[in-house]
Parts: sequence; structure tokens; C-alpha cells
Amino acid sequence: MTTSDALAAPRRRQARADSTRLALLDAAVQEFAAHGFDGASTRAIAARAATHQPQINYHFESKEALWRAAVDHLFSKLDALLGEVMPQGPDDRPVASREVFAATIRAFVRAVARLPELNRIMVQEATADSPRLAWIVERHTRPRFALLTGAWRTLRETGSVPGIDETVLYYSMVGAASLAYVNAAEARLLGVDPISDAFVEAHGEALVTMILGPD
Amino acid sequence: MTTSDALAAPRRRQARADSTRLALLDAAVQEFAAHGFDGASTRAIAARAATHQPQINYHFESKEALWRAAVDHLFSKLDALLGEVMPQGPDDRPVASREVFAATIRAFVRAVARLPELNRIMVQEATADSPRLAWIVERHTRPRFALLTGAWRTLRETGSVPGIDETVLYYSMVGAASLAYVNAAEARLLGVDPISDAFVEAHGEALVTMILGPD
DNA sequence: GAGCTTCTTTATCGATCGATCGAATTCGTC
DNA sequence: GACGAATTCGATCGATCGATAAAGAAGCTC
Repeated sequence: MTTSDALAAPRRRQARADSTRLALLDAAVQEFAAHGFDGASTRAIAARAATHQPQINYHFESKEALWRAAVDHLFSKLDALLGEVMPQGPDDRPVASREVFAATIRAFVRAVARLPELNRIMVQEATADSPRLAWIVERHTRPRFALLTGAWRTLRETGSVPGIDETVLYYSMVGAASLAYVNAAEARLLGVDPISDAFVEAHGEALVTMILGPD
Repeated sequence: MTTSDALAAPRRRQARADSTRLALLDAAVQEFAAHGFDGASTRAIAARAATHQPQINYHFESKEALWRAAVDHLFSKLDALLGEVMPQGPDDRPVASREVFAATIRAFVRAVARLPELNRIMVQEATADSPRLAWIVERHTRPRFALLTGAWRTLRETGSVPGIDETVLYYSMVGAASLAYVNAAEARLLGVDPISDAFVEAHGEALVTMILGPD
């Protein structure tokens, strides 16, 4: 009895499948970010990926499974952009010196500026209760929320930063960092170019000053 | 020749029409804020308003006209909540003392906390280019953008506030003020109650400190 | 209360939605 | 190069979308 006898016949995944799958993921990110889950159509996603609509149900089980895969895809890009700017100590407590937090703010602003689709999807989903919101909160939001609020609490205990509640700080910081890029289409109509390096860098410095104070 | 001869026959508007119209407006605000323009269905709006779907096309010309009326409806509520916190001088230059700006920030936070639907709709529309975005920017966003950035510029010239670019400040302030309420469903899953008076007041004070500095 | 207008309701149109099926095609392996 | 699995493609299902038409009910004027 060989190993292949006891197992199901091995699937031979082909390269073209991975290519189609990735194209669908990137297209789904764009469409979901632009029109929301309900507003995005599987046909528009397939067309943007230069393939046909039934491919979605072949490579993913449903529109919702495609959405989840696209969100995972986006968050992995975020982690790659953020890198290791907020290291954790050996006891899982975040290392939160003032300098580390400032670097985190700058890196966060640069990351959300380059991944506007992520916060667009977050805001579209966080707006109303849904199974998708519960999924994304437990899988992605809560660990990051815990990390940032924990870092702020330990930093606040040193007394060198404003005494702002950590949940207030979380939403103020994330909102202040992301809106210009979430609303990039609006900003351009107002004469602002939020994607420019000048804006992003000024934005990062402004947030460091606002959050950590003028020390 | 009487006056009625030359004019079209006067329409006799009935009270029940105004009632239906208002119910549709309130329902549309909720549905558009929760699901976006594409995701909101006219049948769901009509059901929430306890009426029938064709009433939308009777009282408004189309789904899009209903959306515009709902947005106007929301912004008039915002103006009512904001009141006269940022008065303008006789030459149309905003009166922007530090105290006036601080009061504006506090009033703004309270207002967006009580009107989360407005920023939800704004964020859903500002995400992608569309005729609706152009309409809302010219009609509602641009004048408010000009007022706030103008006030910040004059205030910054006095030198007593951080030297932050006015467009950076606009998106940082609006984003920091609104995200907790836009994402209220998410916040509740994270154990935060952004609607509570305690949160809103702490949030307002935190933003005043962050934006105007610790003077 | 007769007669006309305003408003509401029911029924239905063509278009598009997500999903599924089966045939056609391509790929990897022997 | 032949066989079988993996993938792509064309067609179509029932459901739902926004919008419209026409009938019915209610309100106002004289």
C-alpha cells in the first residue's frame, strides 16, 4: 500500500490557475473598495481581471469567499508595508518608547496612503452590522486594536504624552491617518493631491506632533 | 383674465404627501448610510418608510434624486447642530480665535457623533468618482472645506498653534472626529461605546488638545 | 355630494444580479 | 501523442433591481 493509495488523487494545480486567481483578487480589491460588497458585481470583477464571471465560483466558493480572500490579501500587503515598526517585548507587551511610537505613526500614514483600498473596505463594512464585519473584526481588527491601544497605555504611563484615553486615541489616529486617502477622489476635486510625497510626509509629521505633543 | 388663467392650475399638496415624503427621506438616509447608493434598494427604503416602492418615483424623480434630497436633508440637520460656532467677520473672513476654534472642534465632534449617517454617506461616495461625488462636493463639501481651511490659516498666522498645512489639518480633523461614529458597529464589537456622552466629551477634549496644542 | 386632483396601490416591464451546469479547451503525465 | 485531470468558456437559471403604467382610494373645492 503506497501513500497515494490511501489519499485522494493529488490535484495538479496549474500555473494559469494561480494567475487567474491573483488577477481576480486584485480586481476584487478595486471593485469592493470602490462600490462596497453589495455594489460590486462579480461580472465587473471578472471583466477587470480579464476573465469570465464563472471563474469566481470556480476559484472561490462564492462572492463572499472572494471578498474574504481579497481582504486577507490586502492585510498581508499592509503587514508587509508596516514591517516591524512596533516590536513587542518578550512578555508580549509592546515596546512603546516615544521614538518607536513616532516611527509607527509615520509608517502607518505611509502605509494607508499606499493602500487606500483597505480602509475603504473597512469603512464600508464597519458601517453596518453583518457577518462580514464580525469576521473582519475578529480576524484582523481586534489584534491590531489591542496592539495599538496597549502600546499607547504603556506609553501614557510614562507621562510624557497627552493623557488621552486609548480607545479615543485609536479612532482619532486611524481616522486622521486614513481619511485623506480613503476620500482621495473627493480631495482631488478640492484641489488636494493626497498621494503626493509632499502631502504624505507633511501628514505624517503633523500626526506625530498632534498625537505625541510638541516635546 | 384672472391670474389663474395665465398660470398652470395650482397644485393642492396634501398633508399625507409630506408625511410620506419625510418618511422616505429618513428611511433613505438610513439605507444609503448602511449599504451605499448601489447597495441600498428602493424596496428596502420604502419598506422602512412603511410605504410602497413606487412612491419613491412619485415623490422624487428617481433613486438618485431621492439620494440628493436625503443628503440635503442630512446637511440641514448638521447645520442645525453646528449652529453659529464659527462666525464669519464682516469681510467674510472667519473669526478664528483659539477659543472659537476650540469651541468649533467640540461642537463638530458632538455633531458628527449624533449624525453618523452623514459621514457614512460621505465616505461611501468620496471613495470613487461619480456624478454624485461631484454634486456633493460642489454643493456641500467645498464651502465647508474653504471655511475650515481659511479659519485655520488665519489662526496659524497668529503663531499660537502648530504650523500644520491647512489641507492636512482638514482631513486629519474630520477623519479623527468622525471615524469612531462612522464605524460605530465595529467599535461596539471592540468593546467601545462611541455614542456614550463620556466617549464623545473625552473625544472632543482630546481633539482640542491634539489640534491646538497644550497651551 | 359632484367632480376633479392628489396620492396610494397593484401589477409588470426589461435589465442585471450571483450561481450553476455542461461542453470545450488546455495542461501535465505516462 | 494519448489519456485524464484541471481550467476555461458559453448558456441559462431564479431572484431582485429601478422604473413605469394603470387602476383604485382619498382629499379638496365648489
